[in-house]
Amino acid sequence: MLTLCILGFLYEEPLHAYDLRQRISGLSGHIRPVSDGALYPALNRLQAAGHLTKHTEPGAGPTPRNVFRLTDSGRAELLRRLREPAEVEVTDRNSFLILLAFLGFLPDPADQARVLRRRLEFMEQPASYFYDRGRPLRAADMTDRFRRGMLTLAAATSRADKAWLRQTIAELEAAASGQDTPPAPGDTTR
Amino acid sequence: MLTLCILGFLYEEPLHAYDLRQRISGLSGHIRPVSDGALYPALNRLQAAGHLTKHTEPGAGPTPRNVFRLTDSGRAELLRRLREPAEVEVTDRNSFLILLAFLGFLPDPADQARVLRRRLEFMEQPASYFYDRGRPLRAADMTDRFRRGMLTLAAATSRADKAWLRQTIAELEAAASGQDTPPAPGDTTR
DNA sequence: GCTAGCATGTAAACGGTTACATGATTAG
DNA sequence: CTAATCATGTAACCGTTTACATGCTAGC
Repeated sequence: MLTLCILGFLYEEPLHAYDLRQRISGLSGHIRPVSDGALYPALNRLQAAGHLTKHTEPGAGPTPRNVFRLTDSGRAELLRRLREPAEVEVTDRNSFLILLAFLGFLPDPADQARVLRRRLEFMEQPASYFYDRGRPLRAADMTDRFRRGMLTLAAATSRADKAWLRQTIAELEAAASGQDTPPAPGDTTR
Repeated sequence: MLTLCILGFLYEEPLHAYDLRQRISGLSGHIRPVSDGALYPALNRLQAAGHLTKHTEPGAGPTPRNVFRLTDSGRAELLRRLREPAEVEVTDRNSFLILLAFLGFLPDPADQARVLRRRLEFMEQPASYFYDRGRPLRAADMTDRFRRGMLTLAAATSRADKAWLRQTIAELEAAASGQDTPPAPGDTTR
């Protein structure tokens, strides 16, 4: 997740760690300061994997800035991660929203639609949060004010998200069929 | 978070690990199977801390079941965690929703309201996800379809959550003032 | 004189995931 | 016979948090 953010922001432009941290903080719904203990090791890992290069530049402040730049391998890695998201990025809303921030980088609308469809499929599985002897409890049945709130809020979010997903998928498909992009072979909406 | 779930579900009734796992899976928006590698160590940690006891019972299946039961210390620990939630539980929506599932166990509505107020305060800080030279970008300004969607969805959720929080806080306060519960000393809505 | 912002990093501890290991029963 | 369900656990790995460590500049 951190890795995806790093790759995503560096895809737009080279940045130094401090800058990167601020963007990531902003993205994570702000105020989640992305601890240095996570960021710097992550940058080193990515560098070791050959996904980015570090250039030390004399910075504005007293400390020299390390500007990180994606390599070809790094760009490919980002696109791969966007095309084939990990399970969490389909399952967890926060992770999915972060994925969304960079999904526009994928050149092919069919790939974008495929990702949205995966999320939609996951969300369409009926999920209920509490059970009474095997039976799912609906929001209206809950006596507890907070559990009722929890279910109501979760349901509202789910509805809004699904509506957006359906509409956007439709738009992407319309754009694909109306344009030059031919339907990929074997694209039988699995 | 796992710990909170364990304490929360055991507060209602003694359960064995397998049972507990199913309830927790259901709560986490289902399909997140709560790996055994997390659950069993967590149970051992809680037992070592004196928050719960383990009784081995010959179970329905071939393996004997370990039934876990909260101790007084465990009940106190749960209530303490509910009364004074960790930063994540105020900051992260999923964590907060899980907290909500158990907030009804707190006996004092004033404590419940305090928790909701903390979340509301956090949410009222303006959070924007992207910046252009220091200026926050609004959803309408975004050219990227997915980033626009991301901001729109996040904003809708935020609005609904805040509305629920405000209303529930008001209800809790109304109940408190209309009833015997005296306003706690020093309750000057800091 | 102090705090906030700029700027970089390391080390220990903690908790979670993944994979491994076992084994009986029941339904398809 | 095979998969799913019940039922328990361990070990290695990995990434995150928290705390530590340093130091300059600008504004209050």
